[in-house]
Amino acid sequence: MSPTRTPDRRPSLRDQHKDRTRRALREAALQLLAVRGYDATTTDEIAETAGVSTRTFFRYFPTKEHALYHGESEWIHDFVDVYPTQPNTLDDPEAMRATLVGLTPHLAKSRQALLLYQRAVDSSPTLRGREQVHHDEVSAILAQAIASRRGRRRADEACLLFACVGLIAYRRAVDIWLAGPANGSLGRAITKEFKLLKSEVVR
Amino acid sequence: MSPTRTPDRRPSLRDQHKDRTRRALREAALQLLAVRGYDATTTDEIAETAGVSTRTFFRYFPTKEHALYHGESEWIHDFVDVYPTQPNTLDDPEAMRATLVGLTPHLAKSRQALLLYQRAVDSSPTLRGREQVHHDEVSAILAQAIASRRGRRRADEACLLFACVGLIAYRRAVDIWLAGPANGSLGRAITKEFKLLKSEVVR
DNA sequence: TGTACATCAGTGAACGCGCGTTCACTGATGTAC
DNA sequence: TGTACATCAGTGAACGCGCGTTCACTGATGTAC
Repeated sequence: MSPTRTPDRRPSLRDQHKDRTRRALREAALQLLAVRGYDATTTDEIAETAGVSTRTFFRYFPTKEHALYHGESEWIHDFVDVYPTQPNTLDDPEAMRATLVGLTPHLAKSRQALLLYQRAVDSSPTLRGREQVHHDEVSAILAQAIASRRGRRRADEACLLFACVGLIAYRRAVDIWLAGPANGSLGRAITKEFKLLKSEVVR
Repeated sequence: MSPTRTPDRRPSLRDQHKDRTRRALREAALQLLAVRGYDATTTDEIAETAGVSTRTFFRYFPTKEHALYHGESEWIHDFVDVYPTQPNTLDDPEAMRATLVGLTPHLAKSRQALLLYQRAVDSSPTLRGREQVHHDEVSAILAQAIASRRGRRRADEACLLFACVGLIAYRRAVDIWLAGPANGSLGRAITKEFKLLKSEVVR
């Protein structure tokens, strides 16, 4: 086998170079879009900041938006893996809270990148729209996981609503955490939101 | 006073014509954007369908999006007016449900237009993003109304969360109603979602 | 190890497209007297 | 009522802008022998 195609050997010079270029473009995009705003930043500027030509930008990403998206789907997979393993003694909101809190160490490491990503998204309705579409997809997957834990094969409206509401609470917690000091605890923010959720809806 | 500027007299020929043009553009936009999708429809096509030149389109609406927005803010004003008048015997979720159900006759009349609007929005991330921005503004206003009814001057995180969750339940109800038969009851859909909300979060 | 050839990352220039603007104009409606 | 002038809705043509594509090419890296 050639060294180029063997994954466990050190990657070829070409591949190293490609990785470097891709990372440079991603970092330039994240930085510029967060600071100047999505609509106020052109693909030319991103390419220039990354030290390549505009044409090269589109060799790596099909659209301007794609330079921002990176490994967001791990989170949901982790959730689906962990959620069913929560003990039966927990009710659904409690199981959800516990699962989400369990996943925080993973996120806490990339707080800075998340903050930039968030700023970029907030600067543009288009990106918020994409985020919303993504949000709906995630809701559907969560609802499926919730249904499974309840021993049902398919998610009904109850599961969907609960998934939606839980996700809202979670995202609020993330927003609050990101808005706070750098050493704040995401886990505590999540727990607080879920407590509020219970006290608000019951009353 | 000239007849042109007196509001209680019949509007001038010019103003009538303007109204007709504006309406024609709005209807063409709603129809085309809903059926073909936002990104697949050009402003040229909208103008052509309305029987005017492209240039004229932009005399009436600053952007393509604006041709879709029309009188969406009445709803929230009505809510803010009605919510504080709900009897004290109702808890917050119950008061919200009652207020929302009370506002349904207003909405039910424009079911067809809402359906088209919804389809247009669903076809485009950009529009979904705008919708999301609008959603956040509405949440803040609702939270303020909720805070007032609780006798607090400013909305705290609890009010904000509750406003958010209530709005989600409401929008789900509207979606379900729009997806159902033309003679379905929006009020019943809302009541059902609020019941689900309680049973899901409490368990 | 050396040479000849193949692959592929990167590039420059030109282009298509749709949104939205600018400019100079026409013709219908409204106003002053 | 009639006339002269003012206003304003609508238009055509040309343009700027940024995203994303197409084409023809260069030069570095990788491969075969």
